[in-house]
Amino acid sequence: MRPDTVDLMFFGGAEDQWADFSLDNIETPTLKMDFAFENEELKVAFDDMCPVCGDKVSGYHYGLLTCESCKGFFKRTVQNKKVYTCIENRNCVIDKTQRKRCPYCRFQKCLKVGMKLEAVRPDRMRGGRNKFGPMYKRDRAMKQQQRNRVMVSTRPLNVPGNPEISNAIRNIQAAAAAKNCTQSSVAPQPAMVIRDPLNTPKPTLSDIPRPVASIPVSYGYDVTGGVSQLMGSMSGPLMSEPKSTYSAAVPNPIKVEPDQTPRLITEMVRSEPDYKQLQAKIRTCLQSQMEMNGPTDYFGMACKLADQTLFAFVDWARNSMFFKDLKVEDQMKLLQNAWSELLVIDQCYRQVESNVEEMILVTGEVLDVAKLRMYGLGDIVDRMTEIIKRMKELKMDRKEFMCLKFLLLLNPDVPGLQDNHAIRQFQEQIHAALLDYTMSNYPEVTEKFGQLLLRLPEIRQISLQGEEYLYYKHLSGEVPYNSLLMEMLHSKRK
DNA sequence: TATCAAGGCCAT
DNA sequence: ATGGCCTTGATA
Repeated sequence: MRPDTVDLMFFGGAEDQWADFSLDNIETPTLKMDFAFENEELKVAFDDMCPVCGDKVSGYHYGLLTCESCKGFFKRTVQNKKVYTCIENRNCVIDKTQRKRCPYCRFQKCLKVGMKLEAVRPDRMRGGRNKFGPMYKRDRAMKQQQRNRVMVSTRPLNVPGNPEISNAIRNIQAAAAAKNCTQSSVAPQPAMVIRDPLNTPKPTLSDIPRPVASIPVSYGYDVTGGVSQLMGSMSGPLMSEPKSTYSAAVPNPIKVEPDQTPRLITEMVRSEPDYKQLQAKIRTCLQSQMEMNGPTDYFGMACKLADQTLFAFVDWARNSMFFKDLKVEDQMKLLQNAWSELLVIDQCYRQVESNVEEMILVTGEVLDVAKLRMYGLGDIVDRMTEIIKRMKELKMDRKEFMCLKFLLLLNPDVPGLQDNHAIRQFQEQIHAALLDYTMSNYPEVTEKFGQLLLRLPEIRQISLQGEEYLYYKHLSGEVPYNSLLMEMLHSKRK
């Protein structure tokens, strides 16, 4: 099969696809528009633009909102089984003025954004409705919700933090209350349900049925009430100690216990989620996502994996010492600041602990480094490898890893924090505990404490590079946009 | 019965 | 070949 022609397979199986079609098979389109979203209003404005060429949308056509011309183009192409060839490099820009120039790239983009071949009728029957009807209806409802949300989130200037994150946090609560990741019709796991089958650029986190009846549907930014109260009342079985234990008022929280581990560190380790359980949870989530969406490319899978890991992080942070006692606004700011750093250190430490050459994913699978290089991530991989090497040399252990993780999360230098004073004090406590721990347990490793702390700026740098990469990928439409990952990515760029 | 996504038509 | 407008007809 020549690579520069339209794959004829697309056409042959049309009838079969029609027959097999069910709502669950709809694949999420991964491309929206080749533009940056500066703010929420702009994003909503994009709803009126054709995801293929940017022209005015005329309605739902073949699975999503497109303009009249792309509708006609898609129909003609599929009906007449047209085969195009690109005379350039199969990466032509498709916009309103240039869409006629390369039908090959235009059709590829149609497919990429998620236009459905199955919606072109083999029998050319006119009128009536197809199975996409209910999906269109749902999509309309979601877009309406979204518009409402934008109204809410853009109205007051003093809205603390990012509304989406707080919704995410709330949803994680809902998920935790539902106990299981596997879908229950009553309280589905959020990350599984928020996927938008159409070209809505944002998840509608607020749409998810919540098991707790009293949660306000509106965005409770009088956080002193609803949300924070809820966050406090949620599960939190990991921490039984009273809050004051960790406050700066306590004279000596770094008391060394018999096993030479400062109490603070013991507490931090205790708040860690059960790894096996987490792994199983993420695997299940990814599996059911795969079943829902069909085959996804490597990069898309990686994004989904990162997304699930982020949900786990939020869950972890919410239940972990000190952090759980912070104001919700501060919690959101800290998470928005540290999410990518946490992903990086997590990935690094996994390899330190397993002590193998390959990079291991949360799911336990081996990461294909060659593929990552193909995706242009070679530099990041190399820098991470350097850090991993250094961590191994330093004999970094899990307790130290937890300290670093907390240090990344509880960063008092994040702008706009209300309680940065307390966070700084806690940070100093971790420093002291870590110094104490490394001195008593690893006297042979020279300068271990300082060396461990030196990894933090390196991790921050890599995470920034990763965010840049992700943003670039997002602009070229290759990142699934309905994700916590995207919410986090955008939260910093406002 | 109104709706609205299919297919069709035809000037460009 | 394109794309704006027209016709159709199952579904809510």
